[in-house]
Amino acid sequence: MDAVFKALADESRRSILDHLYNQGGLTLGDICEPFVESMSRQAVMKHLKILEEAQLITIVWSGREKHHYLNPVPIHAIQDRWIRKFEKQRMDALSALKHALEGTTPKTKGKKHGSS
Amino acid sequence: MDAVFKALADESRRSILDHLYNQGGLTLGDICEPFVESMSRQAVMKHLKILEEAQLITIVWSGREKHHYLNPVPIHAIQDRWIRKFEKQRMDALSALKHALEGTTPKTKGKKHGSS
DNA sequence: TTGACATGTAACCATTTAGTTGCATATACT
DNA sequence: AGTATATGCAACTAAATGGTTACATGTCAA
Repeated sequence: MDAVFKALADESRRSILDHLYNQGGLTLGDICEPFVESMSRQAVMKHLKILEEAQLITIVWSGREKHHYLNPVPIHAIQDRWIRKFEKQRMDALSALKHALEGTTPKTKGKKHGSS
Repeated sequence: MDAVFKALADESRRSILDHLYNQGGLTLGDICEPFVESMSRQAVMKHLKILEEAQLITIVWSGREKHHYLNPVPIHAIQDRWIRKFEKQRMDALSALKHALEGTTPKTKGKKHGSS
């Protein structure tokens, strides 16, 4: 989980994921193309390694060519196990903040959500 | 957007957000409590500054006390502008990968999604 | 078999990050 | 007024990060 958040923290890596979203099965060389002017092949490799370790991409070898596929599962997991929670209470949180800004209640009292 | 991803990349910061989710309006001191064994107050302050700059939290001053509120809007934005996209094509991507693993098609042909 | 091509590994470097300690300032309480 | 409390700021440090260059390996094709 932490590995996924860390992997997504970098704009270049998010951009790589975008490219693999647009077209699956790209080789390392293919992935490098859009970054030729901005980054070396080795730099891209490092990013791919991080994405792979976070299981955000899957590698399929075919001879000397390494094909990369987006694996949407970890993104789904984050959506499901992390974002959903905040999403669910979105209105709650916003209204609590509103009250605070109005000086009505400095703290949200008696409304602990509990971690179970 | 990048600031939000960067802010969420750190476990301590995600933990702080969790605490603010459970109870809004916590002061700096309150937020420090769970971390008293692991981190100094100044370290927590730095995390809060990063969270604030990413607009993930909102500050409300009351005298000398600084109250913190979760702002779920940026998380919602990420869900909406970033994760949704991958979520939508989840099955597509997975089946493309499956085909690749079976050696059926090395690349996803004629299926570019286009960025518009 | 030889050369070109696709990828890998290693050593190094600059910057950022996450933390520290020490000191300063502002507000509340008695 | 004087003291305790709540927060802020600055300087410093160690480790992680994102990048580089140089060299190595493995596979395809003439």
